[in-house]
Amino acid sequence: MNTARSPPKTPPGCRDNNGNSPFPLTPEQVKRTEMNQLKAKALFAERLKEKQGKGGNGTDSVTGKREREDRYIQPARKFMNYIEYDFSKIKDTKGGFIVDDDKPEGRKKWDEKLFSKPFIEPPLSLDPAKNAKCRECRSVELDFTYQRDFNCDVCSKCIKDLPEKYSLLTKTECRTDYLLTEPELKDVEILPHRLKPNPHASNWSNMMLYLRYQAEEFAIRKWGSLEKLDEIHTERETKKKTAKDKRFMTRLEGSSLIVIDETHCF
Amino acid sequence: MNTARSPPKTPPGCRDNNGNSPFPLTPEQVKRTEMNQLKAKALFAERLKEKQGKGGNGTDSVTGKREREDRYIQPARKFMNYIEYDFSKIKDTKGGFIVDDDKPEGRKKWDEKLFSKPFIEPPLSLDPAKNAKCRECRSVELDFTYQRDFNCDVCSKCIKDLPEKYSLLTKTECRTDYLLTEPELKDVEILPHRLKPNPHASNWSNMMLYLRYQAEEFAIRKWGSLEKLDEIHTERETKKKTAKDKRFMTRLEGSSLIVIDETHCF
DNA sequence: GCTTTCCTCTCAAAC
DNA sequence: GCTGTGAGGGGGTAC
Ligand SMILES: [Zn+2]
Ligand SMILES: [Zn+2]
Repeated sequence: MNTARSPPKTPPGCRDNNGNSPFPLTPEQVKRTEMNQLKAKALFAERLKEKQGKGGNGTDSVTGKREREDRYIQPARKFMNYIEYDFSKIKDTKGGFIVDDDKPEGRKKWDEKLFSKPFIEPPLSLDPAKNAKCRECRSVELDFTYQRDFNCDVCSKCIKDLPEKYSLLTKTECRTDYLLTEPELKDVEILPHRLKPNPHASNWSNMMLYLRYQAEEFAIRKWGSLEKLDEIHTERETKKKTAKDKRFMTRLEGSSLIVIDETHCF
Repeated sequence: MNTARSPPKTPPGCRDNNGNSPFPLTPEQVKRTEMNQLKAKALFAERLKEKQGKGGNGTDSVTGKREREDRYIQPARKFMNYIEYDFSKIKDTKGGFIVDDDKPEGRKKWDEKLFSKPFIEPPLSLDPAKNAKCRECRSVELDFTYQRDFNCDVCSKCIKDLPEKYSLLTKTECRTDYLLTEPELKDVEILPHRLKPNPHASNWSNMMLYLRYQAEEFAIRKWGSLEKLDEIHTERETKKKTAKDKRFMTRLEGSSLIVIDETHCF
């Protein structure tokens, strides 16, 4: 329906952005990011040379693929205890301690204990100057969960009205759509995230939700711009498709091979 | 000098070996191993079809590459505290706890404390039937460190005389020579290992040493036989070399690319 | 003949 | 449009 991908608000390739940007890049991240850009640039130049400019509308399909329905916009207050558990766990990992073990019954018990804790509303200060305001409309009625989970001061109305900035993405969406990697998504100092129970089954691994404008802003800094990101994206898609085709063709033309199906081949 | 790789003592593909074999395969390891064999078999069949049998002496080069000098044969008694530290750490990790944090000064302090502990010889029982004997020569004068670190009852003389079985390999050697993977080498129940200070610098990551016959026995069970392992090994080497050549050639023939050197290419 | 981590891709299983 | 882990490879770093 509505295209979730907006034109980039920040100029591409900006290094020193100010205002509400919650993630300054550490030197290691800057280095890795530049390395990624370098490799991507070289790869793209090679592919461009090969194709001689015959794939023109690749970005359209990519942007079309990257459309997101905004079903995660509603503030998930009932999952607040999940989030508290998540943050404490992350803090422990950073300090070098992993206190909770892998036993699922132990984890479930702890979650239930957290669920039983009463929910406390954050106190609203009487001095209006001390209260944070919505970064879009300057309203004072902020979404408390966004403020706590994503360090983002925004009101519920703006979250609904601007899904291209304030909708949430899953971890796999961040990986596939913005080409972010596991360590980048794991580092809560780069991109904070909220945990929700896995929609397939509640006892499966928790779903991780990231704020769209934060992921997009980091992707822009990582890849240069959304256009370059789209180029890399289409490159990988075509590369993946040709590799898959070639794999199947070589498997078929090998007459000495006993092909039971695509995965059982001697 | 001496070829460290001996002809396989155990028949290839054996599933239920007895005696001194310290590692029964868990169901997950059996499954992963069979999957590896399946994939390797399919890959090998494809390559064999491509080549039509013109690479005949590949195994010679591989066995030549896998020659090891036996400079780690001497029992490293002075590093015993490293080993104790290693085993306690592994035990904690298995239980879900990681007690030592990432701070280097903390680790160094602990090592020094362990170094100051007095070395206690294991008591020799007066009843000769109760003492374990060397699995080669039935001697009673076992190498205590091999018994403790590798669960292997062998005497110092046999360690020196049979380097093709009792020499030690580093972790990277196990990976490159026997094609073992990270989780397999990390699992102390599959392959126990001894820690030694990194020969490049003592404050670097500890060197991990594995007992050769144990690594070889597991590799045989994983890949079927040493001959099949060699086939897979040569396959990967040639594949790696052709990929590298192709990469460099395509990079050279792209005239629009600015090639500074092999790694800087726009 | 040092180790770790990272990257990309794939797939299983349900962290 | 779910996540984790593993394989395989490569490079930089100094757990
Ligand atoms: Zn607002
Ligand atoms: Zn002996």
